[in-house]
Amino acid sequence: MGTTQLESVPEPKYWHLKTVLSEALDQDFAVGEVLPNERDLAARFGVARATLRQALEQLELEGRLQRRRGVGTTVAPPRVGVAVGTAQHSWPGESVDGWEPVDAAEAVVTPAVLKLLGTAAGELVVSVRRTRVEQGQVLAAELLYVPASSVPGLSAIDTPAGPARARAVMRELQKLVLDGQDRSVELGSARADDAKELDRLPGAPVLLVTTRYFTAAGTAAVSVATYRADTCRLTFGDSGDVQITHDTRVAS
Amino acid sequence: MGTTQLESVPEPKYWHLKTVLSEALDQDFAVGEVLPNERDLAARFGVARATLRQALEQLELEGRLQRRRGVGTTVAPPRVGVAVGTAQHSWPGESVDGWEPVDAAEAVVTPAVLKLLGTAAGELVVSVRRTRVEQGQVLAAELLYVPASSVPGLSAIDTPAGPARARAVMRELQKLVLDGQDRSVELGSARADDAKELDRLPGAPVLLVTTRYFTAAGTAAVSVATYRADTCRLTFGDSGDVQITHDTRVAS
DNA sequence: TAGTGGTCTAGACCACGGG
DNA sequence: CCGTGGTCTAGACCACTAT
Repeated sequence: MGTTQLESVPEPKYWHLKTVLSEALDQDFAVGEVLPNERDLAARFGVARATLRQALEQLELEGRLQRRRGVGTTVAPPRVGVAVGTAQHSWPGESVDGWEPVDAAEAVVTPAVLKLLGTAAGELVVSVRRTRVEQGQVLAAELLYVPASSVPGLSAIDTPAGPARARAVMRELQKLVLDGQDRSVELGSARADDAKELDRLPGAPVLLVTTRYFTAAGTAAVSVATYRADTCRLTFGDSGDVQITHDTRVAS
Repeated sequence: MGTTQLESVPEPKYWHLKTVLSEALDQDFAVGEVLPNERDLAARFGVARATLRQALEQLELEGRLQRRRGVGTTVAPPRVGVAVGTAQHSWPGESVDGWEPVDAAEAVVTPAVLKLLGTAAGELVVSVRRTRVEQGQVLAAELLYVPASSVPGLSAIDTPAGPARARAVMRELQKLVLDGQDRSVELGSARADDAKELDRLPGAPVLLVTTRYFTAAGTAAVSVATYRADTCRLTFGDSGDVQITHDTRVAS
């Protein structure tokens, strides 16, 4: 009964390593500074490289580090607060909101998107690609699905492919009367095409923001936005500029 | 010029593996079904166990799989839609919203939380622990920080520790007039204590929802809720029951 | 070309859950 | 107890970036 709990719950090495590194980052490193390479770090801590990498992966997931093949590991700046639910009930792209149209084309629609749209399979759906750029960095890539049934003027658009066509589709969409919208956020991993636009490797963790736009006639459009989970903090509500250094929670 | 791009971009094995497994899950497995163990699967696909695990980790991140030590890997049900931004401008716990008070105690506050609260260091702050339970499963763990300066009756509470004390603090809080609120969502990894409540391993991916509650006097409380990223899809807005099978995006 | 992170292997042992 | 997933090792080679 008198035994104190010594090592009864042995902490995994990578977990302890993560804590140590985290404190080191707070104290001895500035934002943008490059860390020693993985082989050196592993040797310094007396662990295998794979174990060290497990710790680095966690720190990257938490937005503390940024790793780039061929370059190195650097200390990441605090996450950017990105307003997602700003003006209530507005079509996307109505004001200067950081989104840049890229292109528009006939969409290949998955059953899941079809269900969200509430349209029949085989019907024409146009997809608009947009990216959200801030301070020269791409934060998010979006695919906006617009069924021809909800926007009359859609099939008349003959603008050549590119940003101009995307803008033309957006203009048609904005002619409708927006009744409401619906949003959901979940964790995902970047598909190859999104990863490329976000300057990340495929499989990188992303935040998927799915928005449904409603008119009186039903669901007029669905948007699936892919945000870089490492660099973005999505903000909702009126005042959108919370400043968080790293993590509001206590360190382990 | 006439060369077709054959293998010019060799896909990583684990990525291809993930795709194959993903399709197999759709076609040959039912929700809740257990997969063969990792050693068998690795042998079947002719890869090392570590490589197979990399694929499984991705699928777990996307909410397709659930792995439990000592038990096995099972096919996960679709993510639960969890309403986060339902009734506008309401104190937490005012109606039956799935949150269960656990305990309340004097809080150890990080600088980051202090900054959010806008209070001085050293001041008394009470934290309330709550969990969000749905269908017998804990979806989220929350820490609600309430500075004594914003709630007068706080220091008079002498209820013994436990859910009762938590409820007492909540009642005091709800006496204030709520002016507005503020929310942000970001990716994090589960701390040891949260992980335990969520029935996950430390480091598991979670969605951190930070909410600030405002009164005329300023920030009256701050809540940090930790949602299981593998099982939850956070929904905002009025109608909160979107049904998504797995992923709205096209398969690679 | 040199140095970085990314992928992959073939082992080993540990912690946990259920019979 | 056995079988599961979780951790860890010590290598190897590849893909990318900068110089």
